[in-house]
Amino acid sequence: MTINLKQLSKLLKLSPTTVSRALADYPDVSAKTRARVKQMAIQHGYQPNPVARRLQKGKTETIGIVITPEQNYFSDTFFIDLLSGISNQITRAGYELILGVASDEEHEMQSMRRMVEGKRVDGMILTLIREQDPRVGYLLDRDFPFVLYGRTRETRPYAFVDMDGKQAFEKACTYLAGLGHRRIALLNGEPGFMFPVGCREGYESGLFLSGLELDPDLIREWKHKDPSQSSYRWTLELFKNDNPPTAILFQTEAVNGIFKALDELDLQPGKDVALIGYDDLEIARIHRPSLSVLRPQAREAGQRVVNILMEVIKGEDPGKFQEIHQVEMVIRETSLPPS
Amino acid sequence: MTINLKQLSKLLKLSPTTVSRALADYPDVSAKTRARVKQMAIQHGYQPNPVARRLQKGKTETIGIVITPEQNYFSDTFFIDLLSGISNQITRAGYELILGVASDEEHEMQSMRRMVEGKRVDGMILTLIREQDPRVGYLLDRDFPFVLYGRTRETRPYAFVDMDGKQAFEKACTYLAGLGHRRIALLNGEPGFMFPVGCREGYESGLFLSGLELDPDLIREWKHKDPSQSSYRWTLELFKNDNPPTAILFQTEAVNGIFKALDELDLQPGKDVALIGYDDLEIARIHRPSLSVLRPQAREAGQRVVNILMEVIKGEDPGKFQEIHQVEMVIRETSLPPS
DNA sequence: AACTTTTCCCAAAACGTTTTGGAAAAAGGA
DNA sequence: TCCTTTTTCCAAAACGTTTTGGGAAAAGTT
Repeated sequence: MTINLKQLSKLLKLSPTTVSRALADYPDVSAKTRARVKQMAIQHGYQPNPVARRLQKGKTETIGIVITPEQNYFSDTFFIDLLSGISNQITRAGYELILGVASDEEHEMQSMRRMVEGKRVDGMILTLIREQDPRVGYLLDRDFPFVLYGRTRETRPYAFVDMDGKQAFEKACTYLAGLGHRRIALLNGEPGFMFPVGCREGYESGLFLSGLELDPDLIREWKHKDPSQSSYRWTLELFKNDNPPTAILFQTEAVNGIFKALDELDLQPGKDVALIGYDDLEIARIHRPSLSVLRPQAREAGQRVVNILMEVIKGEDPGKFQEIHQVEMVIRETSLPPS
Repeated sequence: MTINLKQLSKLLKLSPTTVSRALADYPDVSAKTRARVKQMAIQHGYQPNPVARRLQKGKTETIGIVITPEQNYFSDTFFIDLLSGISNQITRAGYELILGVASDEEHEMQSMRRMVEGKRVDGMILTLIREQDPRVGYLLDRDFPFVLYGRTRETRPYAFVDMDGKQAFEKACTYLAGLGHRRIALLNGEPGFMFPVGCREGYESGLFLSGLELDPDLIREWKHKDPSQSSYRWTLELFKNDNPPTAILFQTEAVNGIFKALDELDLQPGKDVALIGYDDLEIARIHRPSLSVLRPQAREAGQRVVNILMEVIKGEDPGKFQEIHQVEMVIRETSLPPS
C-alpha cells in the first residue's frame, strides 16, 4: 500500500541515499533531481517510516506527560488549553505526545519511570507540581530532559514555565482594596502543591501594600476531596464571623460551593460580596452575574513548555529557561466596591 | 548507561539470538541458560529498545486517540475515567497511547490522518461520535483497525463499545412515571452527535411504556456553546408553560444552569421538581440535595475498547465486537414523587 | 555401533531509515 | 591539454531488535 524509500528510489532510478538526501534538502544533490524526487514522493504519498528514522537517529521523537485524574485541576478548561498548546507545538515539531494516566502519586512515578527507563521518550513534561516533588529529583539525577509547568523546592537548576500566581493575587488584592474593601478573604488551593504558596504570598503582599492587616480567620486552604473542607462549608463559616469579609479570592474551581453558600445566606455575589477567581473557566463567563477572574494564558504557556523542552533535549542548559508568565485580570460583574 | 542486547550477550558469552529468545521464553533454550540470562538482564536493568523492536516487528505498538477541547464532554469526569481505563489497559499490553488535541472537526481529521498515513499507530480509538462521522468511513475504506466509543450511522460492520443510552433514559423515565410523575421533560444533548439519539428513543419509549403522551414542548436539544440555548434559559422557559413539568431528564453537565433557574423560580430541586442526570459527575454527589443520576461505567468501557482493539489489530473481524453496556441508575435525593 | 531424534545454540538476514566516506563526472584554471 | 576543484551521486555501514534456517552436540533407539 504505502511506498518505501527503496521502492521510491527504484522508481526514480536513483539510490536510496540520494533520495533520502534530496528530501532532506542536502546541498549535495542537484536542484533538478531534488525537484524530481520531491515530485515523485508527493505523487506516491511517500512518508519516511518514523520508526525506522527513530532507530537510525537514536531519538524517539516523543515527549511524555503523565496526568492524574484524582486532581480536580484536570477537569478544568485551563488544563485542556495547556494540553492543547503542548500537543500542537509537539506536532509542529514532528514529535509525538504520549500520555500516561496515573491514579495516584506512586503510579505517577511508575508511569514516568516506564517512559524514561524504557527509552520511550526524549523528554518529559511535568504538571501539578508539589512543594517537594520526587519526580524532579529523579530526572535531575539521571540528567534526563524535562520542563516543569510550575515550580518546586529544588536548589539545582531546572527549566520551568510558571504562572505568576504571586503577582496575580497581589493585583487582585490591591484592586479590591482600591475599591474600598477592607476585609478580603482567601480560599487557597490544596496544601502540598507549589502554586498556592505563591498565591498566598501575593495575597499577603497585596494586603500589605494596601495598608491592610492580615487576619488568619480570613484564610483557608481548600481540600477539594474532603467535604468537610469544601468551599461551601467554608463560606458559610466565614460569614458567621463577627466581622465578615466583603470580598473573596479563590480558585474558580471552587465557585459552585461559594455561590451556593452565598445564596443560602441571602448575599448577592458581586453586590454584597466581591469575588475574583483564578482561572477563566466557562462557568465564570456564563454565570449571572459573570465572575471577575485572573486569567492565565494556558495555551501559550503550553507552547513555551514544548519549545523550551526541545532546546533542553538539544543539550542547552536547562537553567537558562526559567519563565514566569504574567496573569491578566478580567473585570466582570463580581468586583464592585463594598456597599 | 543503559545496556544493549549485544552487550548483554557478550557479558553472558552467548549470541544475541539466544539471549533474545531466552527472554522471550522460547522453548529452544535450556532452562538453565534461560534463568542465567534473565538474572543477568534484571541485574543490569536490561530492557529491549522499543524502537528497534517496533521496526523489526513491523508494528508501532501504539494506539492513537484525538480529543477536541471544544466539546464540553471532555471536561467531564466521565471522560477522564474513560481515558484512564484506556491508558491503563494499553500500558498493560506494553503499548503506547499517543494523543492528538484538535480544535475542530477538520483538525480532528487531519490529526488522525497524520497518525494513520504517517504509520504512527496500529489502531485508533474514536470518541464523541457524530451521526454522520467521516472518520469512520475513512478508516473503513483503508481497512485500518479502530474501535468506536459510541456508534454512528454506517452500514458496514465495525467494532464499538457503546453505553445503552436508550435503556438508561427509558429506565429513568419509567421510574419517574412510577413515582407518579405525568409531565416529564427532556433536555437532550447536542444534535449531530449519535448519543442523544438513543437518549431520546429511550425517553419516548419510557413514556409509552408508562402510558404517557409525548409533548414536544417538553423536549429540547441543548447547544451548550449557544447561550440562547442554555440549560438555564431553557428551564426558565419550561416553567412559563401552563402545564409545567414535575420532572426533568438531562445530561449532568447542564446541571448548573438548571439549579440556577429553579432557584430563581423558587422551586426546590427534588421537592418541587424531580431531577435525574446522565453521568455521575462530582457535582452530583456533593450538591445538596444530591443529584440522582444514570451512571455509565466509563473506566470499564475504556478497558473493553482497548481489549477489542487489540483483537481487531490481530486481524479479528471487527463486526464480532459490538458491545452495548448497561447503565445503572443511582437514586439520591432529587427523585421524589411529585408533591 | 550406527542411526534417529531431541535439545540447545547461533550466524545471517531483515525491518526502513540516515550517515559515512568515498568516487565518478563535470567544470574551472593554467 | 593537464591538473585541480567542484558538483553530483552512491555503496556500505549503522541503529537494536527478532526471525529464519540451520547445525552441532547430546540423548534415545535399534
